[in-house]
Amino acid sequence: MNENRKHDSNAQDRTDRDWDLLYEIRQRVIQSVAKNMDLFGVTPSVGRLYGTMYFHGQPMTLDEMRDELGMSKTSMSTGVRSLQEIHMVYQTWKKGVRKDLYQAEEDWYKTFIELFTTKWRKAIEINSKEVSNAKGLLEHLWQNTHDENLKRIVAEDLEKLQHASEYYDWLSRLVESFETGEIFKFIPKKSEA
Amino acid sequence: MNENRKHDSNAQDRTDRDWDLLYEIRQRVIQSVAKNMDLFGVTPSVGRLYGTMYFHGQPMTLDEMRDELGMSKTSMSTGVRSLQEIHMVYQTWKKGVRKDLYQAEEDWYKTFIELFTTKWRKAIEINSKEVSNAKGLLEHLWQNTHDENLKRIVAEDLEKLQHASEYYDWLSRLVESFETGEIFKFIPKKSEA
DNA sequence: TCTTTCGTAAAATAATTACTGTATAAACAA
DNA sequence: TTGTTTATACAGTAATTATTTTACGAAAGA
Repeated sequence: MNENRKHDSNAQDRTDRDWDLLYEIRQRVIQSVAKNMDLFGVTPSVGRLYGTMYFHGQPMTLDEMRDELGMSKTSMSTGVRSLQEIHMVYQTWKKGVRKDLYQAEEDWYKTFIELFTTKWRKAIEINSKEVSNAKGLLEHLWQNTHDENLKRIVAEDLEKLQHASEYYDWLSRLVESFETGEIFKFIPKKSEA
Repeated sequence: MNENRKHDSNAQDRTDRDWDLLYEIRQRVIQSVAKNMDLFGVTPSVGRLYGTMYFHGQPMTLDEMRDELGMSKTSMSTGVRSLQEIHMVYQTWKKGVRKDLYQAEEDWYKTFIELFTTKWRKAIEINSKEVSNAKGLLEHLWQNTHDENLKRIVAEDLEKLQHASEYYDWLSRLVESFETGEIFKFIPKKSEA
């Protein structure tokens, strides 16, 4: 082995170690982010999938994901689909590429708001409906029953439901401020430091 | 059977039906609320437990809960404990009562804020730490590597992490506005209708 | 046309989480 | 003290959810 090749080889080794280090650092961030993604109702594996795509930066195929994560292609398929459903990943096209290409949404404000609003909107809608329905029924019951004890309890319940309605109204306005972006007037993206 | 008793009996039947109706109405609301409580990371059974306690209105014992929900006492014990941990239920005492008494937190604004802030605070803390740690390591790598390709990639990653930091900062200020109650200046509890 | 490649459906397995029954320690009562 | 009652730890079971393997239809290429 001559001096030149020895030198080259050492340089290459160093560079290899540098690349390894990069992936190691990424991995730690991905793991951390993925672990906390259950707040979005996303499972850690799917979270890791998102993180991998996020750092990959460019469109990825299902096969690449499988190689990167060492999981089955089917898992990648379902994982990507669930990420698409919550708009954290979108499909892209590239001329001449046959495989499906997917890319991670990079705007985290957007994903946060998207997730928060859709999840809570649904809950608010369902619950408010149920609450106002119950209110109607209880009012009717209150007017028609002859049992004074029951009447008192029903009145209490009605008060509880009234509180619930007001709470859902507040929550709805909160969600709206996210949907419209009004929230950024109150909490601006850049902190004035 | 004389006329009087017949009359009484009919009145009693009507009253019984009224009470049944009350419980039925409650049940529907409880079910709806419980189902949507997974947004708080609460399982439907535990959600039903909360709902039951909420409508019960006064302190409940584990045995009463078991009777009400038809589940094991152990489940009630662990369920109540988990609700206590997220401050949706608190323990009370009553002179002369030996059993533990628990009561549902009635202020839903409070529980929403409590849940939202503790969950996100933790995630923000963990992730920001990891991100700023990664930033340091990547900066060092950027300065020390000789591979120009790698250097470019590292710079890209650093930019991503910078975005992440800013996002977490925003989220942190959002959470803070909930913690301090400032949010109510922006979204008041009562809507001006 | 036939063959290959791709994505995903469906069934099977693995892993996780929820729930129950039994056992036990602590608190109380007699 | 001894005997009850209460809450919960622990171990086992049931139910749910995540993941993989196999299989197949659709699209693309030869």
